[in-house]
Order: sequence, then C-alpha cells, then structure tokens
Amino acid sequence: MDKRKSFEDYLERILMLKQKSELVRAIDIANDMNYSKPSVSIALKKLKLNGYITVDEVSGNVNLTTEGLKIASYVLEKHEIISTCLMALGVSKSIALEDACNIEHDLSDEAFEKLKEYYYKTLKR
Amino acid sequence: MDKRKSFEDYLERILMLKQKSELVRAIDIANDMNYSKPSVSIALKKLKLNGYITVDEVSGNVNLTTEGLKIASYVLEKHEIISTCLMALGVSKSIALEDACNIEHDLSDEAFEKLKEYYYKTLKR
DNA sequence: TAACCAAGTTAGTTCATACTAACTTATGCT
DNA sequence: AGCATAAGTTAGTATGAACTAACTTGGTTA
Repeated sequence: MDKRKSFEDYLERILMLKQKSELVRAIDIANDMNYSKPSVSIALKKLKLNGYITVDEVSGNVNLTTEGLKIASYVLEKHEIISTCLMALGVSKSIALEDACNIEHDLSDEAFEKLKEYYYKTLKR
Repeated sequence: MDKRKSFEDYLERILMLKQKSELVRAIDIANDMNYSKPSVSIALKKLKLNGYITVDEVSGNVNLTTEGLKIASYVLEKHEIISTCLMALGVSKSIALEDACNIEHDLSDEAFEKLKEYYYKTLKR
C-alpha cells in the first residue's frame, strides 16, 4: 500500500515545517512539497479522518495529534539517521537527503534499529 | 514515477527465475510474485513495448533483451549488496531480503557506488 | 463600497497497478 | 472424437495520488 508512504511523507513534512513556524497551513505544505492546493487539501482531509492531524477552523493551522506526531517523529528520525549514514559512506549531502526521503518509508523497524545502533556506535560524536 | 519501480521489479524477478530455469513463462512470474495472470500479462506487454523483454510466441518463454538484462542485473546487484550490508548490521536474513527488495528501487546510483565500495572494502572476503 | 487577492474546496480527469470474471486456444488424456 | 486442464488475454472494476478548472469565502485596499 502506497497510502502509508504518502501519509508518512505529509506528516514528516508537517513536522519539519512546524519546527520552523508554529503556523503551518495547507498552502504552506503545498508550497513546500510542490503539490497543488487541491492535492494537499484532499490529503489533509484523509489525515484528519485518520486522526493524525487537526486543523484549526479559523487560522487553518495544521497540528499533529499525538499519533500523528509519533509517526512524524519516527520518520524524521529515520530520515536523519539514514542521510547521516549515507554521508558517512561518502555520498554527497544533496543525494543523501534525497535518498533518505525515499528509503525512510521502506526501511523496516528491525533494520532501522540496527542502523541506529551502528550510527550511535560508530558515527555519533 | 512508480512505473520505473514496477518495471525494475518484474525485470529483476525474471532474471532470478532465469537463473533457476531457462523457461520462464508469464504463469511462472505470476506464481513467483504472487500476482494474478492478467496483471502479469499486462505488465509483460508493457515491458515488451519498452524493449526490455521478448516473448517466444510458441513456448511463451520470456527473455530479457540487452537493455532489460542491464536493468535486471543492476537491480539484482543492488539487492544483493543491500541485503548483505543489512545482515552485516545484524538484521535477520528474511527482513534484510525484504527491505532490500524495497530499498533497491530507491537507492541512487551515487549512493549505491559508495555502498558497494564499503561492501568490498569491509564485508567481502 | 467595490474590487481584488489569498486560501481552501469541489468536481472531474489522468495515470498506473492491481484485481475478478470470463473468453480463447492449445495440449493431453481417455 | 470429446473433454478437461493449463496458459494467456480481454474487459471491466477498484484504489490511490496527482492534476486543472472553477467556485467559495474572508480579508485588505483603493
């Protein structure tokens, strides 16, 4: 199912935007992800239906629910560790970030745990 | 585009089946990939149209063209190196193989080159 | 106040892959 | 010969994400 990847992508991006600004609206997401407004509108509707986000009716501010934040943080952590490991192998930053964006949705929990161990043992500090 | 991943998946599987038996028919691919016959029939038609395979009209034997073999070998090589690296990290074989199946379509050429260097320097022999 | 612009939504289309049901065709068995 | 089975195809459906065009709505500004 590609639905999961799409959800993860949106949630991760929302979290990244939240780290820059408290106010994150559909249009901000659309600009950031280079998607059309309707695409984002529909995606947010589904994220809402699934309980991953809430949207403030007045300001349009998108907020992650506990569940949404859990997923977003996890994917973002994967993103960071995967890209760091790739860079440690000698991959250029831009490619490492790009690859991490894709791989983060495919790496199993088990493999991620092992990669994380390697990261903290060998690369961190 | 997800079309590329789908193509890569089929081509890789065809090559894997070819390594076991010269005769690889649509039904064999369907059984191996757990897809329905029509799905495979349509996918093979597209692979044929794109010049990646030929299909013997009498026997139904699927053969990779030079271009198809090039892609299949490359993806298969990625598969093997990715899964080996994951196992070296301590990931179980079954999970490593499963993850490799997904990651192999997402890892860039540049990152794969670096991973391969690491593989030959650190893991091989 | 009227006009305009930004944000968001709805409707309808496209693309791609998978599925089931049902058909064709060839082969093999009795 | 006649039937059954296996392989492959066609037709039609579902799912999912993206798009454009066009509408609503609210706020700003001339």
